[in-house]
Amino acid sequence: MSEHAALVPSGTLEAGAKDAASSKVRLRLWLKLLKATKHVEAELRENFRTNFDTTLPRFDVMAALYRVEPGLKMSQLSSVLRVSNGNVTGIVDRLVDDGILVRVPVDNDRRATTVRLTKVGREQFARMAAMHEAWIDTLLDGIDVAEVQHLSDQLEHVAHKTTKNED
Amino acid sequence: MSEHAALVPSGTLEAGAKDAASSKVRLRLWLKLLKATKHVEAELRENFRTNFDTTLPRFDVMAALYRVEPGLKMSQLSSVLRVSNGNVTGIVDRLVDDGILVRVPVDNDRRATTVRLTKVGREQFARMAAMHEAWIDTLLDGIDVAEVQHLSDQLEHVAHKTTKNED
DNA sequence: CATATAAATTTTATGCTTGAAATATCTTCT
DNA sequence: AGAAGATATTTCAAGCATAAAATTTATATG
Repeated sequence: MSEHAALVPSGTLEAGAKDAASSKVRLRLWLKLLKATKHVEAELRENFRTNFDTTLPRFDVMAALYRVEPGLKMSQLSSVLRVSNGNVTGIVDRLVDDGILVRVPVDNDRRATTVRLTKVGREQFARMAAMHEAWIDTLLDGIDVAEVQHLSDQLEHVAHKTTKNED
Repeated sequence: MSEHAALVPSGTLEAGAKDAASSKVRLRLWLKLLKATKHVEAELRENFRTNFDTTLPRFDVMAALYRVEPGLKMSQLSSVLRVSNGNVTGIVDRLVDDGILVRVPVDNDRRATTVRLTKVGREQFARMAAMHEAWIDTLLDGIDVAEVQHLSDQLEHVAHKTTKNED
């Protein structure tokens, strides 16, 4: 969804946080991060729908396969995209129906299948990728490129934090 | 999904971008932003599931209603959360079944319904909100609070950009 | 008043997503 | 070889999300 907005006035309900104030600040930051991301995603989704009659998940699958010409096994795809196996199955099914992807049996292992872009799929992706890049460029226009590296590092760190164990 | 990863080597497929290099940089930033956000969301989802047997969308609805004691109309809820009407209908249905929410008819307008948290709902939300804040605090630990304001401003700006018209 | 237009909500069809169970195949170990 | 375990994938049930159509009630206009 889009909010997760639990910005509750700090009453007696602390949950062992180190510092109530900074925790509120971080929460607010998270809500903004989320809002910005969802906004961009919504724009992209809409653009993909109206311009190419496709979806972000389909684009993601195609992007992953575009980079690896000979294709990927279903399990690799699911791990690269960080989504469940069953999820990939469904999206790939539909892309195969549409002639964008082919399933190729793997030698010496009849359990596995390789998925690969067709010629049509590659061509379509190239067109979509160019537009995608342009859309992002517009949407992130306000952000100073010089500061991007710094911001990136912070996000990189966030992307590896866990609520269980510190890495 | 999680990637939208169309980081394609800049060949002949430019789409009218101002500067090919900075556009690539922005794209890379977007992918990191997305990755970080998805990661945090995944952690939260898992925590909500195992700790409270609930979901982020349900939490979002409860959060919106917690702030407005007398409740909100379905349309207001859908507009606050920025999700479709039909979507809200489904989530509210289930929360009502679980005794978290009540639907209250609106005087002088039999089309509309107000949705409000029950006592049980309010109590449950308070507990969840405290944990939620603590989880965020852990997950965003690496980010320097002093820089948060700056980052926030950039994101604020992003959240209002459109691919159609500059605002 | 009657009808048209607008507004609030639900319903429908389709697709994405997960976690868990089921299937099928491969590998290992005795 | 045969059983046990691991790996690859699909299937299933439930929920989330959208856009578009349908339904119901309200309001405005002739």
